[in-house]
Amino acid sequence: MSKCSRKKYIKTNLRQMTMDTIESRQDGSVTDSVAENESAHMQNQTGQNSIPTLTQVSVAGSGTGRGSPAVTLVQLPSGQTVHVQGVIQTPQPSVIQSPQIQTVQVATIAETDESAESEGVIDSHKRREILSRRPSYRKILNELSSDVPGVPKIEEEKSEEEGTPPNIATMAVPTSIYQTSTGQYTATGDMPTYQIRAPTTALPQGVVMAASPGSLHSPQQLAEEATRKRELRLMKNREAAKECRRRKKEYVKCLESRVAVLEVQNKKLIEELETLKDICSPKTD
DNA sequence: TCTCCAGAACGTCATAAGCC
DNA sequence: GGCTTATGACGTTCTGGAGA
Repeated sequence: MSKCSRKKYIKTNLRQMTMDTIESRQDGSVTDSVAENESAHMQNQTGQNSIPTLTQVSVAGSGTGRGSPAVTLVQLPSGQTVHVQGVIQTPQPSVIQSPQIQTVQVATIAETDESAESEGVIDSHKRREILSRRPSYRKILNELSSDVPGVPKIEEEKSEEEGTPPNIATMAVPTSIYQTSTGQYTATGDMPTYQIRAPTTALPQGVVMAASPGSLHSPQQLAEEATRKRELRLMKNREAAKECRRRKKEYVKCLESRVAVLEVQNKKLIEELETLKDICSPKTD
């Protein structure tokens, strides 16, 4: 198998697997295995130690705001009250946050009557249609950044009159944790902004703006005009492809940083759980 | 030094999406 | 509806590392 065909093979399989997963989850036939595993895992962990039921749990009002951990008052069986600062935050938007996919309604299994069935058919058709749409990295990242502080916005291309030097755009970098080339995660609290080259709007030498159609006389001129148009189109697409790849890379970096943050958060939650277990388990000595 | 290989980067085409 | 832009797919080229 050649290099290119191997790549194609991998890509195709990956895509197929992704679509299969999405579809199987949408028709309700397959349960959310990740959630199941997680809950089973939690049940295993909590079940083994058989934590006694807490008599009372109240949540302090000040901590319920978005993104700020709540302070939980845990009343122990002995009557003692313990303040526990939770690391559980309000639900954050999914890392992979395609706005189109978000609107997908999961069909319920209980739909049995005819109208519901036809609706289901329409729904599945709509779902397929929605899924076939392409995400925009700029949109996704911008939406993500509007919900999550620290996630950079992909800036719209600015015109030269807007202060920045021509062909240079200032770009903020994800300020959270992110993976270095050595595989390590580093906390990048105040990463410097870096500058990237924005697509040049100047035409390359030899590309002349098209003349008005009325001024064209001979077939030769028409052919030249067509060639010029094609070259212009190719040049624009070349730049667009570069920009698109840059955005995609940035998007992937952003996802990686989100993963790192969530891993840390997960670790904290596990530690918190262990702490609560220790507090709540009956003392043996 | 040469060769091989994997991955990154690129250019082009097709087409979905968005705008007017 | 036509035009422009964004992006997936594909093939090609470039680049850096590893082994002979």
